[in-house]
Amino acid sequence: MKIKVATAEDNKLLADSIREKLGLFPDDIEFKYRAVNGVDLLKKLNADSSVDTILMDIEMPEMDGIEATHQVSRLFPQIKIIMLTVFDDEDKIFRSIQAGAMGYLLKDETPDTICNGIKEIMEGGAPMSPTIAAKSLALLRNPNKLIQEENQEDYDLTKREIEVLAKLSQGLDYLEISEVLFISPFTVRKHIENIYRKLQVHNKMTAVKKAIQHKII
Amino acid sequence: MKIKVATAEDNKLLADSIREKLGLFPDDIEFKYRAVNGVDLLKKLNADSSVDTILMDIEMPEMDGIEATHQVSRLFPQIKIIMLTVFDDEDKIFRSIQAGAMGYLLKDETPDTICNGIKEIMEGGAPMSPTIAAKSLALLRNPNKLIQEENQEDYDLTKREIEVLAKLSQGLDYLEISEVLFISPFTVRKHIENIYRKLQVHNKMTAVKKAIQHKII
DNA sequence: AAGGCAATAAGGTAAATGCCGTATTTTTAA
DNA sequence: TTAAAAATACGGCATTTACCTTATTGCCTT
Repeated sequence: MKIKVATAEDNKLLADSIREKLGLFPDDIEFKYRAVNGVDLLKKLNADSSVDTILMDIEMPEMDGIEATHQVSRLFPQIKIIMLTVFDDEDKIFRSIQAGAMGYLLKDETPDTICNGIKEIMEGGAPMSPTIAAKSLALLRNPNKLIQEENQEDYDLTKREIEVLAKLSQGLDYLEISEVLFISPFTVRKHIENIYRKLQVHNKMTAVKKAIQHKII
Repeated sequence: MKIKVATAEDNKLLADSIREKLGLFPDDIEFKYRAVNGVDLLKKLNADSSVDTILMDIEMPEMDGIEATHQVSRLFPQIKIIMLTVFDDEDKIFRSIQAGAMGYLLKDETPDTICNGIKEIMEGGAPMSPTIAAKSLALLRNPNKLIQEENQEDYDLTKREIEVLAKLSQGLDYLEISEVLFISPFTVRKHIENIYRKLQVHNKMTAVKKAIQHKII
């Protein structure tokens, strides 16, 4: 039994490219149709819902891929959705998963990988590009920051400073942080000084507390 | 450059089997050593930490794989850990990820899959068996149940100790707390010592963090 | 009445921290 | 390709912290 696949992709060139890739596996995959946005997809599904899996772009006019995923998994829960996009930021990943996507592949994946992903999803798996998988786990590691996104009062902390802050919150002292981050303890002290200045605090406790309150860490 | 791999696995037969599988890829993988439990692993790592990735069993005597993962990622954060186990329940998956595991493979995976997983993890990916990936996403879909209702473990803090802890969390130092509570700074120190002992921590940061996590304050 | 515990108070000391500098290299952005 | 920002490294110094010890008082509970 061939797997029935549809795509939602506004860019014609990309849509053709995807279809071409799928065409390399005529024994496994049957291409059903291509929608140009979420609204179009829902229309087509209403006319013909005999689709096993959908390759879903994210940025599309009318209705984007995340909202479309939401609707499809509500109206056609048996259909598995794989996000197929260029975006790899944690926010889009998380919202896609929340919307009901069961897989998340980046657009530059090989035809082979995409075909395997389609097979995998039909067997109850969750195909993800490596970086996506890593970021999913990162999200799982900090479930807190998933709960709200009401943060970012922007204290202009640098990435490194946030790293240091995170280690601080784990109770590591300067020396331990320096060992973990492979930098000199003097540098750690300097980072912490800068953190204090930016957060307008004067000790570790309040720095970490403020960072937690503002969801910086 | 070959990837240096160690294993933590109490069962000798399984450990030999893993080693055998790794042996199929002599060009890619260098097997360093096998630990029989978490304690043994930490000992071996202290003697020789030149390991890129660890294949970690979960159920082991002395110290299990999750606790070992926790320790290793704290002490040797550059080492990537792949859980290699028969367990596929959400709880173990989640706790492993939380502990710092970057990959999660089931023991019946083919040698090829395991080798690819090792390569993938070294490239910043997150190798997961399909069912594990699916369950990870399921966890992401309901972050609520992750949030932990595992508090109230009753650390037997006295009322006064909790008061002190609250002031600590506001960033006050010993002297300031003593002024607020109308007691001697020596007494504050003593309270804090007792708090550390009861919470099993050794500095303000972790004491407050633990207190917050366990809803003591 | 006696033992147990919380709360209080005090002192010593080594280590860690917070705050003030300066200065070089690396990365990023314009 | 420059200029700015970030990250790195180092030193001095006063203060704070963490850990050790001892000791007194008062309040419960048996």
